[in-house]
Amino acid sequence: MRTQNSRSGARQPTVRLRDVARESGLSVAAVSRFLNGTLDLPPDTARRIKEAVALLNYRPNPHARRLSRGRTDTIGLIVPDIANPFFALLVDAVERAAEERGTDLLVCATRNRLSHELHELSRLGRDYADGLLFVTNHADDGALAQAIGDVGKVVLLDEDVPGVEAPRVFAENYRGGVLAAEHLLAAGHRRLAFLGGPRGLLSTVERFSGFAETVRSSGSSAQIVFESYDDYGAAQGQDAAERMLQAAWPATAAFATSDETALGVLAAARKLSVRLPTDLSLVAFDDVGPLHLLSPPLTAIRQPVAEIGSCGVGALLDHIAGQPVPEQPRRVPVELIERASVATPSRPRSTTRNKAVSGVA
Amino acid sequence: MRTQNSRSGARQPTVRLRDVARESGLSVAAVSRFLNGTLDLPPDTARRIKEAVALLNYRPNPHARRLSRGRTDTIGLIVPDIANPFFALLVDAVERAAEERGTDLLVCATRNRLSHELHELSRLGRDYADGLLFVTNHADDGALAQAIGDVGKVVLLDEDVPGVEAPRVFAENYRGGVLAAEHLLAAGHRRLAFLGGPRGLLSTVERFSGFAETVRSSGSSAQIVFESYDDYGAAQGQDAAERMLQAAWPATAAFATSDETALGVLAAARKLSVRLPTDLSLVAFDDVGPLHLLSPPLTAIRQPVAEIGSCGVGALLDHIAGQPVPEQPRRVPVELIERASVATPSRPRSTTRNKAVSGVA
DNA sequence: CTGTTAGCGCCTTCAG
DNA sequence: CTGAAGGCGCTAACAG
Repeated sequence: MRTQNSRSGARQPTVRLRDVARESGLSVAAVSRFLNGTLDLPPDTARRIKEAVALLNYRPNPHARRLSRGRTDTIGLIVPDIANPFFALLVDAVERAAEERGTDLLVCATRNRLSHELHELSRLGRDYADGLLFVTNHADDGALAQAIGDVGKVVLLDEDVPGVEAPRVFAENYRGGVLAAEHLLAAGHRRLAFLGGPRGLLSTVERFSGFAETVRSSGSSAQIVFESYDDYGAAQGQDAAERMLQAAWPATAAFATSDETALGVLAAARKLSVRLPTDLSLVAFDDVGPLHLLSPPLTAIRQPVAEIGSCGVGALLDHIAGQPVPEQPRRVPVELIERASVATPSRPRSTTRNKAVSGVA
Repeated sequence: MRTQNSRSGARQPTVRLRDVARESGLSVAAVSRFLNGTLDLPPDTARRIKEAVALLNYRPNPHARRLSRGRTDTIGLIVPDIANPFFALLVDAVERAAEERGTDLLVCATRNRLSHELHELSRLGRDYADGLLFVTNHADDGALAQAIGDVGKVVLLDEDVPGVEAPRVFAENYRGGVLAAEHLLAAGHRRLAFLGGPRGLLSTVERFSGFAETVRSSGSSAQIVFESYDDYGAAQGQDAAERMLQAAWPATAAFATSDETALGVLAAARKLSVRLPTDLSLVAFDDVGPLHLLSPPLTAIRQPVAEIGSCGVGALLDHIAGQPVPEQPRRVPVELIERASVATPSRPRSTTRNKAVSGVA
């Protein structure tokens, strides 16, 4: 038997529903149902309840409520890394949207590790949340897909997990690739580097497709050198950029498929005394960092992170409400933000060799 | 009476404690207490329980547990803005620390608005969390202090709320000011600008104190021009920097007390064709952005955000555990990261006039 | 070590 | 609109 108050310091006498009922002279059931909107009451009675609530500063105990109702009015958000500006923006957007819709939010970070992802999926999915917003940043061999299937209400954001039947919200990656290629081609570049993220990841595959197909169908003799690596981080971007810049015949322009990657390119260029945009033109992807303050200010494909977040919340809530899962992913539009990192190649080379048009693994 | 399973799709038959008890041939009480560590059992019995748990994939219902125990094993984190890299890093650090200590985390953003802060304080503090990590970014007139006092277990991070008796963890702001001043003075600057954040905020006051006292006690004839504004954002930083740069007698060096502010200075300098570090030296504060990739790479006082977060979690857990509130704030060390935005003033001016040594409001 | 018995605070019937 | 009763799943106290 509990003798003392459950709250820490016993500072507030824990006002319960029955206190409101007593104060307003009504029954517990009436107050409960009124507060939950399942009972209409004459204005006067309603007012009495509201006054009592205000007077006593009553707040329903969320745990009791969740236990009783069997749902939590909470959604979970699982991201690889909160400190990454891209995900920070996403978390922020989701938080706003969730607050707007009156649902609580639980945030977890997984360091992009499968074990963490599996753990959080089963933990949150079980009883903590009514549904999950999930974003991963690595390719899946099926383990993730199964875990997600087991959980139930989850929507995929930003990256796909093949084989999962779930609502999905993605950026127009293909279009981003097209925009980047068109922009670089229009500036006169014929030897282009694609610096992609993890192989097999939807974003990499789609952005490359858009990029490569645009180049091919341009009718020009342009060529692509393809680099891909395990992460979207700056270190890998720098490595790839250095390899590319030190090639016998370096590209005159690069498309870096994340901000971080582009920062890596910048670092590589600085290290190798390659000047932008004179010696190398650069288009980034994401546009979440202070790209406009770099020198040169970086031209980029902007990804509407905030929109991905808010659409995701909407999709999840719909899903929880039992609406059918849309066949196709929801696509949010990207746009080209032109700044100053793209210029006409200084010493245009003719392109006769054909050593590097390659596909995505 | 509930007839169907409480979970959405009735996918899992909801395994409860009593199922584990039955499966392992023990009583509910024994299993419960064993699982909570309040009961030692012979290895063999223990194993039976563990096996049953694994077999049934049992996970205690958190809501039932919280309702029953009267505590949540959850802490809340309230920040002004998740998208800001500084707070994103903080959220990340807190999330890690919380996970390490086995406690859940609830994150809220307030847009730095008092009304939101009050709302979240009372909401989270009430039943959602056992304790709160709170960070604000504006001066308080007493309303915040009272709300925090009402809530109980909260620890203040990064900025103070005067009049609150709570554990606090702050950066060595004063020392940061000292380091910046020493560095600038050593480079030969005699006319220094202090571009601070909101007046009255601990960080502004302390950083200015350290800066100004170092300048004064340097014995040199150095002067300070003080600018302060309502926010730590880039726009305000740019305004302040423009005012300063267009003054009759502009400073040759500036100390911007946040990354954002420093970015604003960069923008202002670009706009007014002031070159760094030739015409203007700059020291930033925070060092959470990609300052090393700007041009010039920015020298900065690095604030150990991650440490603030993890210390905060520790302090909060101690506080919840009933340990006495430390008299003094815990201070985490800052350090000067030297890069390339500070140089000897190009055309050193003699300083005879005395028009701008001012104090903090 | 076990079983029983009360709750935790709320929601939801159901009969009145 | 009321009042009573059952249940959500778990913890804690007590007697054995």
